[in-house]
Formats: sequence, C-alpha cells, structure tokens
Amino acid sequence: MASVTSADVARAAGVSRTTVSYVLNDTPGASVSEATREHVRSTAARLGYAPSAAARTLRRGRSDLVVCVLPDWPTGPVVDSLLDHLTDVLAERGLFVLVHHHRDSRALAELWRAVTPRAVVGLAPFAAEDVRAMEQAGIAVVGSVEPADGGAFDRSQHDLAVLQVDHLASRGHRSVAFATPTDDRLRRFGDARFAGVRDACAARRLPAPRQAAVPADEPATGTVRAWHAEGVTAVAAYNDEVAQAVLAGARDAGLTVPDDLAVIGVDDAPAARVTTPPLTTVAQPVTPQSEHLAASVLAVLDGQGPPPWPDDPARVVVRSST
Amino acid sequence: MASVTSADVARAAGVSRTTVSYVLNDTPGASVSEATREHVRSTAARLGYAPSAAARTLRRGRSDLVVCVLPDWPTGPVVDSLLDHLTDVLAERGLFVLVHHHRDSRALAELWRAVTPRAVVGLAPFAAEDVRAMEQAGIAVVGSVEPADGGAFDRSQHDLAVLQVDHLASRGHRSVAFATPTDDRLRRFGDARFAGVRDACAARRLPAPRQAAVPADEPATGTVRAWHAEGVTAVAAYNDEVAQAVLAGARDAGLTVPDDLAVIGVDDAPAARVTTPPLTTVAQPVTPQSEHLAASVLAVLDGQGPPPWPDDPARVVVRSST
DNA sequence: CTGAAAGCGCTTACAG
DNA sequence: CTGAAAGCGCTTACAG
Repeated sequence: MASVTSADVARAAGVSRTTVSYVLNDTPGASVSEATREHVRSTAARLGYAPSAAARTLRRGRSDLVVCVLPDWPTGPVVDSLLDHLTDVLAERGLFVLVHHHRDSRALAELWRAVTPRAVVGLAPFAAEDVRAMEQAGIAVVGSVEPADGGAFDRSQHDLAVLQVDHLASRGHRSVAFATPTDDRLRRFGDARFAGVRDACAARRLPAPRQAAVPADEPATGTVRAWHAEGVTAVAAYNDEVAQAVLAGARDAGLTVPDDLAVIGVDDAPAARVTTPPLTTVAQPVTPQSEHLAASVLAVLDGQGPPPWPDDPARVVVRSST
Repeated sequence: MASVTSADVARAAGVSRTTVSYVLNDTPGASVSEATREHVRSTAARLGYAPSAAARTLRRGRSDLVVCVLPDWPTGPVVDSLLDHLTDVLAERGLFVLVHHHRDSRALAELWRAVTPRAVVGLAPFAAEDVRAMEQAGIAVVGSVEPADGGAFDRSQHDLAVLQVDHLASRGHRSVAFATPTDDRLRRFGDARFAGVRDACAARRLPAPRQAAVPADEPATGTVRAWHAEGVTAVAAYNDEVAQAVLAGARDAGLTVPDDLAVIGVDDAPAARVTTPPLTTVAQPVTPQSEHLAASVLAVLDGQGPPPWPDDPARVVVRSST
C-alpha cells in the first residue's frame, strides 16, 4: 500500500536517486550508460513506480495542471469540442486539462487553492476579486472579467440575435417575438440575446419585439396563439431546442410554418435538420472558437496578452421554417 | 509574483509558522489566543496568502482531488447531474471533483501520474492493467473493469433495449428494427443495445430484428422505406435524437406514425415531448444513479466494496409514437 | 560517469 | 501558550 518512491527504485536498482531521476526524466546532459538506463527503467516498471506529483510540483515550483471552469449552465457539444481541442494543444506542452463545474465564487476559491494549477480557464466571466486572488497566487487566468469588459462575451450573444432578426426582416417580417429559455442559469444569455433582438428591430424601425419564456419540454401552444393573435409573424428562438417547442406549439395551434409563423433557432443542432419543417438556424462554427481559446491560454501562459477575438463567423443556415 | 508562503505570513505577523498553520487550519487542540488568531488571519488575508496545495499534499501523504474520467463519447444532462451530485457529496468531505475527458489508455496513465489524486472515478470501464497500476500507486478506483465483470454496465444497456421491445410487443408489433447511432464512439453501447433487442425478440419468438445505422442529422428516409418494404412495423431507436431522425424519415416516406410505423426512443429528452408526434421513450431517472455513484465513491474511499447496483429504475414513458 | 546534499512549503510531534 | 526542527518525495546544482 505504501507507495513506491524513487528511493525504493534506487535501492532496488543499486543506484542513487539522482540517477533514477535523470533516467526517468530523460534529463538532457545527464551521462548515464545505456545499460544503467535500461536497468533503472525496468526496475521502476517492475516495482510499479509512479512519481509523486505533489513532490515534483513542489520542487519545480509549478504544476502541470490547467483547470477549466465551466459555467453552471447546461453545456453541449460545442463546449465538448472546445475542451477537446484545448486538451490536445496543452498536452503538447505537457499540461493536463481538468474541468470543474462551477457553482459559486466560494467554491471557485476553494478549488484553485486546493489545486494551485498553472492556469485557470473560465468559460464564463470571473468576478474581479477572484481574478486578483488567483493572479496573486501566481496562477495564470484566462477568461473575461465580470463585468469590466462589458462583454466580448455578451456582445457575441447580442450579435447572434441580430443575425436572426436580419434574416427574418429580409423575409419581410415586421413583427418579431423572442422565445427565451426557462432555465434561470441561462438568464444572462437570454437577456443579452433579447437586447440584440430589440436593437435590431429598432435599427430597422420595426415595432418593439415581444418576449416570452418557452419551456423546451412542451409545445408552446399558448404562447404561439397569443403571439399570432397579436400579429407576430416570426419568432427568434434562443436555441434549436426552444425553437422545436415553438414549432410544436404552432402545429398544435393549427398554424403553418413558415406561412403563418416563421421560426429561426440558434446552434444548428443535428435535430434542426429533422424537425417538421426543417429548422432555419444560426450556426457558429466551432473551430475558430476552439483555436481562439487554445491560443488565448498559450498566450497567457507565455505572459502575453490574449489574441484578438476572431471575426464572428456565425452565419444563418436557411432551411424551411422561415 | 513570487507566491506568498506561510513563512511570509509568520514573519509579517510576528509569530512562528507553526502558529500560522494552527490558526489557518483550525487545528483542534491548538491553544492560540483569540487575539493572535485574528491577527494571523488578517495578516494572511492582507498578503493574499494561498497555501501550496503541493506542499500540503506531500506532507499529508494524500491529495484532496478526485478525478472523474469521462468516456470519449458525447455526454448529456444525465452525466452533468451525476457529476453535480458527486461534487456536492465529496465536497462535504473536503474533496474536489475534477473531470477529464478520456481519450486513450496512455493519456489516462499520464493523467493520474500527473495528478496522483485520492481517487479516480470512471464512467466507462477501465482496462484491468490501468486499475492495477492506479491501485498500486495508492489511488482508489471506482468503476467497472474491462471486461472482467462482463458488465453491469453492458447489462443495463441491454435491459434498456429489452424494455423497448417489450413495449412494442405489447402493442402487437412482431417485426422490429433497431436504429443504431453512426458515431463510432457509441459502438459499444449500440452493440449492447442491439443484443438486448435480439434477446428480447428471441424470448418472445419474434423474427430476428433488423439493424441499421441512422445519422441524427438527416431524415432516415431510405432506411425507413427499406424497413417498411420488409414488413417492419416498429423501430427501437438508440436514443431520442436518433428516433427524431426516424420520425422525419417516416414523414418524408409518407408513412404515418404510429399506424404505419411505431417509434420508441431512449432518454426522455425535453425534445421528446415536442416531436411530431410526441415520442414514446425510455426514461432513466437520474437520482438513483447519482446516489449510487456517490455512495460507490464514498465506500471505496473508506476501503469498502461498492454498494449493490440499484434496481434498474428505467421505465417506458408512453406518448403518441407507439 | 555517479552520489551526497540542499531545499521546495507545508504540518505536526516535541520541547520549552 | 509558542517555537525549532524533522520530514513528506522529488530535482538539480555541485563535488568527486
């Protein structure tokens, strides 16, 4: 049970701990005979030696861990892709990515103190004091600060909604509604999106948009009926899941899509191609985002500022629902 | 930049490192005056002191980290719930859950060596040699071994499919097909499910089931037509996403669901309530699974065997597609 | 070519 | 009630 240490390996191999360390780390410039190397390696393997990460980290003064803090909202395949890419890129530097599901600020502070990783990457904004504390502890921080930068983050949300309205307006719609999700954890995004819808309508001199929360797990029949009665002809939905609930509501309300009501989602989820009718949606290609995140982390690790945000590559995928 | 250490705090507060440690850890039995305690605490806060996790781990001989290894397939809200619950339960013991997206066995070995966590929790089975190596390093391992236990894991997949067929048979269907996902990473599950479909058909003396891969992102029109031509009247789909593609295929092929073709999914995703028609599916309540996982981890940490697998609480949710 | 020794930052018996 | 000291396991200048 007592773990095998490098001293155990040294003793069993009949060499010093120095030699064991040199061999197992392939230390450049260490002149150890090939025979000895082989002997040390096989001894280590035989004993099942695994170096203590804590000791190595303490000695080296830095950890090989990067903690990625996920927001407390449901994440999908996009976040998975971001993490996969980040894991690959950092692995080339010998760094390991571990993910934590974020709850509150207190939990975050406990976490980074318990791990003291090389870097903390946040997919949602951090509180300013959290960032200060982490940086003071010598931890590199990647991620926007709340709410100082006002939000490259919020802005990209805002712009997604503008794309939706622009498309609907190009189809001749003038009375637009926004279907926001019911999950409280998504409120922030919902608000940013609705602001985008409002701004886009104002810019095009359309009437102020309506808004309602639409649960993803039931047909939005009542909401659709009310909107239709009020003259709404097009719905921008928070995402494809919400859009599906709007489609189902239209069906149950006896409305035809897109003639009576046009619907546009966000995400271009696989399901968007198999709804009735197939769903027009906004796609956000994941590759540029993944590369930007990985580049940001590398830049911060190297003590540089983050690279510029890529031009928003989101685009409308037109199907039959608009 | 150089991190603040407990020695810095001790010097600034005019006490010994011992006292700093006693105060900051609330060590029981340490008799330090309240005035000194307050002084130490405020000094530590003023300096922004964060203890070195590596040093503490090295000294204590054990880490406060638990690594949860996720399989390399797309995970959804169910896994999120499992992780949330596990995080909460382990936090009560002062343990932190970090998640790693698993790629291959080599990456796993590098990971646990780089972290040396208290425990590694696997949501997909581990290779036997990985388990042996981790346990030798003093790491508690939770998760099934490949393929020793033949698979409580595979068995629960198998049984989901049996539930699907039982339901379809109770509706009078005799010729059943299985729609498997196209993602290679899901092959293992697809195979276990199809075995369940096959066994259930055999047990009920139904003809051998057909099987085809169905992409989630296009209507399965061709497959549905072929199946219908061959007399298939009911489809058990791998999950609700695949089931939606089957529904879309039936629509495009001009078939009525459920009269011409019955469809049953798995997951009871929110979307299952808003498809056309609403989807019959198999729901797996997540609470018993979450509790079982957390209980397993606690048991292993305490050196006990894992608790018994809960009675499979999966059940059919009947809607209009069957 | 190889080994003895220092020191990373912490906790904790032990001495005062 | 408080402090000096040992030691966790590793890496790496340094001496031989």
